[in-house]
Amino acid sequence: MTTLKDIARLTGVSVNTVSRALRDMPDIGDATKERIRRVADTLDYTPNAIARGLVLKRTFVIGALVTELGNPSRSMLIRELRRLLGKQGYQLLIESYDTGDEVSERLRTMTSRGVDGLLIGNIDGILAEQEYWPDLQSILQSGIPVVVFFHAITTKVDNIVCDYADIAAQLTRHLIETHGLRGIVYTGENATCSRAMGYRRAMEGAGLEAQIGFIPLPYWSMRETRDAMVAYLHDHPAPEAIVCHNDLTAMGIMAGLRKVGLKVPDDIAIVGTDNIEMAEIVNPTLTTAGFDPNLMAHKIFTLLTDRIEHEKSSRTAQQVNLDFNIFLRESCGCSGDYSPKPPRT
Amino acid sequence: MTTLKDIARLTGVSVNTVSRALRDMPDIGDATKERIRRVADTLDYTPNAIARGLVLKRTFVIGALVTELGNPSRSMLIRELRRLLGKQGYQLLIESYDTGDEVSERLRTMTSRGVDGLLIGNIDGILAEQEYWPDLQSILQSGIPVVVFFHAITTKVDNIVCDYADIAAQLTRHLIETHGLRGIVYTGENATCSRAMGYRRAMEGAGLEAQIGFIPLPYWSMRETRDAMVAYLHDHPAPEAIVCHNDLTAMGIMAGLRKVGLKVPDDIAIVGTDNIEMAEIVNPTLTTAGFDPNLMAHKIFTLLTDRIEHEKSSRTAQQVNLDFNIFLRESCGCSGDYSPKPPRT
DNA sequence: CTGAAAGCGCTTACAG
DNA sequence: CTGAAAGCGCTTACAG
Repeated sequence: MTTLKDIARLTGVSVNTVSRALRDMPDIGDATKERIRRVADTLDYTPNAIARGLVLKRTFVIGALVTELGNPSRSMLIRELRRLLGKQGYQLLIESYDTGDEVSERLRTMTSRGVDGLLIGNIDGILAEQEYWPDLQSILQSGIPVVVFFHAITTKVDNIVCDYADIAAQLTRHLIETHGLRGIVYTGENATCSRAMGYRRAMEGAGLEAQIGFIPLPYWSMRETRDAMVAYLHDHPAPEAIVCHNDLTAMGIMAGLRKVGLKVPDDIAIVGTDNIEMAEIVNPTLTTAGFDPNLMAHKIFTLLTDRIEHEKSSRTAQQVNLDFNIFLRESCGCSGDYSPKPPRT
Repeated sequence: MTTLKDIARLTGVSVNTVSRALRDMPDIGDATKERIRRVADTLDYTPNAIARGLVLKRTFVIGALVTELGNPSRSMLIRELRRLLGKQGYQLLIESYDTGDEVSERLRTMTSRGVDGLLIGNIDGILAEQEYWPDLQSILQSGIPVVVFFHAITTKVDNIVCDYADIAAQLTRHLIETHGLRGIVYTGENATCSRAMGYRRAMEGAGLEAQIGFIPLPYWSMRETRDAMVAYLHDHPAPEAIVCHNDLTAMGIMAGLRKVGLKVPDDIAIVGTDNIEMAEIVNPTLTTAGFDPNLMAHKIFTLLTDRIEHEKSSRTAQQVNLDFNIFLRESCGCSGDYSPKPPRT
């Protein structure tokens, strides 16, 4: 690896001059610049980002802590975020965590690497507040810009919110009001998550009894979800409809129903959440709701870069709301027509 | 952010001593160590990884350049890789690229960050040889360990190979021999990729005519694939079977067929490649072939860490072959029984 | 327009 | 057992 020193020696000037020349500062003579650049090119010089980071206290690396990288709704978001950040010269240091991983250590190593900003994804609320609150607090104190998407536990941090309770409530009401269903249950490991709350609200609002978490959980793969569904139906009657925690869950459930010969939506209606691309592709197509991942990425990006570039000090946190759309498809009993595209910015 | 200097001042010893004490070196007195540790704890000290990286020339960051992070076969691999590397104290710096992105610059910034190793994924052969060959060469020259998965273009780099041609050939032969099909076509943008070659070999071996790339491409989303299929069938007859480039393509194709009222497998047989989890979940379940992503991740991990820890200098590249399994499911006309699990190590 | 010096936060010989 | 010095590769005042 060639360094500024090498170039300085070969070109007969000081390291200082080489550094300024290569960064095209105005106080270096054009002839000198040209000479230095030529040598740098032939030596295939690339500035050492580590050394630069040490003095600049700026690494152009953004750390991201996300859940379930295997879920398309996550990976599509990450992909777009990487694209946006990349255009601004940032790279993405990704830490994904699943339940049981020690979040604390992850956050520490990221900050010790001098990331310019931190993205914390807590979409499914897997991160319990107690678990990461002290870490988050010390990160904020050290002045590193942080954006949390969903479930922000402090008003001191920029965050993006999406009304998941309303999503679940609207989908549930759709099943009740449009399709006349009553025996509607909810799957999800976490009875206190906002989706479960929204479902409950809709059920109780219609004078119906809510039933949350009717299948033994947690299951993290569609295969396990499918098998759990099959096992459940072995000695239980099928409900009229299932509001599923997310689209992947819904697809596992549908696979299970198919194994035991139940038809969706004729025998049982299914709705998911997220609107992953696959929802439009599966048979039957899946009724679901979600935000546009690209819009989401854009909002996260803007929030973070704003904070990095301007208002690093002012700690008045912003909260940005993210709209969602409902996509009515076949699995609830609606038509399978092409659905509206999600909104763009 | 507290530094060694802060601790040194507060504890009345030199920076040197603090550094050695916190790393628990044997030549520091136990009492001093204890005193230093206590102060470090109260100040919530975390070593600055940038500074350490500069002197150690070791960052414990692994760079990964991968295609199509949105494809589950990729994200599952990355997820497992991150897990394995994380256990050894490494973090993953991810760059995903899609067609048209400048790979060169990506590789440069990664190496300039002093990554301890580099993972280059070229599963679909998107990276044209000419495009990244010079970069790869200079990376190898600088001594950074590199592992390429698939399509290694030099014998000087460790790589993992999987016989994609054989996968396609076996699937095609299955359609011919077991299901008696003859009008079998192949979808894929790249007529020279190994999968297309394997398909061609099987077709010609059976005295049949190969037809590669029968739908206008490239399309990168299932939605686009579906729509392309629908458009194609508007003024073309349907083939008897389609060997699809990968599972996502296959699912898009199946969605298109369903839109025009064709039944899989009764009217047309479909096979994919990758064995993503969804293949077992969709309706009908998808016949496909693929390797175990966890095994793959493990092999990549071993190859890379071996190179980093022991034989950094010896440049005798290793090539590791990855076995695959065929998963016969409904979409080719086989039964929909539970498929065998992929192999584990 | 160019150079010498100091420093970012750490580690590693080398003295004592 | 502990400290002073040098250095990793860069940038930033400060002289000249």
